[in-house]
Amino acid sequence: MSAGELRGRKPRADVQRNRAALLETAQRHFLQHGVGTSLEAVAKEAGVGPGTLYRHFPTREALLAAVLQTRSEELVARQTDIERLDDPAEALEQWLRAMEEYFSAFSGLPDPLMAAARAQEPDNPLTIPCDILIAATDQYVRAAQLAGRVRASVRGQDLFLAACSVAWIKGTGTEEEPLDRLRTLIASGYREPDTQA
Amino acid sequence: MSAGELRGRKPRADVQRNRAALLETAQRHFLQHGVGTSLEAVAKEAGVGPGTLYRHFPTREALLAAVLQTRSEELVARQTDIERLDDPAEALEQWLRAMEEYFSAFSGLPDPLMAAARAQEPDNPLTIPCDILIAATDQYVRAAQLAGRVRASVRGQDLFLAACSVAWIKGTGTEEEPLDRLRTLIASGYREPDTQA
DNA sequence: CATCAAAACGGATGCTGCCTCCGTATGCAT
DNA sequence: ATGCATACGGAGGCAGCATCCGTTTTGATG
Repeated sequence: MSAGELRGRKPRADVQRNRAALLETAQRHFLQHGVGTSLEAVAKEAGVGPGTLYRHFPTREALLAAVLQTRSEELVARQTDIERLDDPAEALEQWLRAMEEYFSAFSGLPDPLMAAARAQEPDNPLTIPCDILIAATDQYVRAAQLAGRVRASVRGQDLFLAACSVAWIKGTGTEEEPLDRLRTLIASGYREPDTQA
Repeated sequence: MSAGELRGRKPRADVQRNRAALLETAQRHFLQHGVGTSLEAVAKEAGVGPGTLYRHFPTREALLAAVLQTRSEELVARQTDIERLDDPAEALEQWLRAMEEYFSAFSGLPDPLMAAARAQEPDNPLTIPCDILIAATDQYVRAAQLAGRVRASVRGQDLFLAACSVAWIKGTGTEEEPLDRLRTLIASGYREPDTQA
């Protein structure tokens, strides 16, 4: 029993190979056909049987969460950029935009996301990222409120919902123009009106 | 050839009977299981074969539109009430609430609704009601704008989208409290800030 | 009332996708 | 080289969609 073997034997090579192939293929299919894409098709194109897919990812949500992992890391990276901003209102705005893009990664993504955000099933692999995002949003909201830039009644959860909604609408194929008016409307809704001199 | 027969013979009795049974059953299933409910199950419970269901309603959307017909009439009824109000801002608010309830009739309804609102497929039976609703919303918006109660940048379509979003979120099972904060946020977004004396 | 043709019925059918189970193949350890 | 744990993968059962066509129902007609 050498150093690295404390937890059983070394992981098999094919496991890692298949997992990688599945993730790569799944991402492509989610992009092209939305989160409802056929998992059988993913398995076939990844060159594995359905059984292998389901052993690696027992549910569609598990596969989705794994594919989303990469994107999550991009979000975290953006966060460090955003936190450097002086203006907390601007930071909040950019954060909301980043979340919206994250939610729009695949068409139909907002639905399982909302399901995970609501439910207290801790076995849903999407629940954790959702909770993290809500908490992060709340941070940005509070900072902007301290600076008097956001209405006191607003919660992080509210803007999480709003970002999710916009992403949902985007996913239904609405054009950019009305979408942008909706974003503006929401911004007017959470911002503290200018108490200008 | 007597008076009423200009357009072929009298409609068969079983046709009307089956149609009514299908609509009644479909409404119940949409209520209980959302718009994605099994059409086979609907047919079986209505006591007809699948073929009959698909002859009456060639697509899920057609069945949905037919079931929604009843609710649409309730909406129209509400409209005459709303139009009696003196305050155009209050009228808009009530109209938005009415639309939201309409959209929340069945879980999952907002999706096909948005699909119909976007597409210019005139064969989608949901397109017409959507266009009517957007136009009606625009009327209320304009009236409120003339009274200086709603920002000039707002369009009827924007609030249609907003109402749809709220209905969508409601359908995902979110509790009333955050939902209500979101409604408030949206209202702050479209209302003209008080230019109070 | 008997007959007829049009109209409608309904279920058998083929298809796709989900998910599981288990005999077989693979690869790591010795 | 051998053995055994581990992973593979496809067959198979199930559910839902949508269609097609032989059979039945229904209203019209004399």
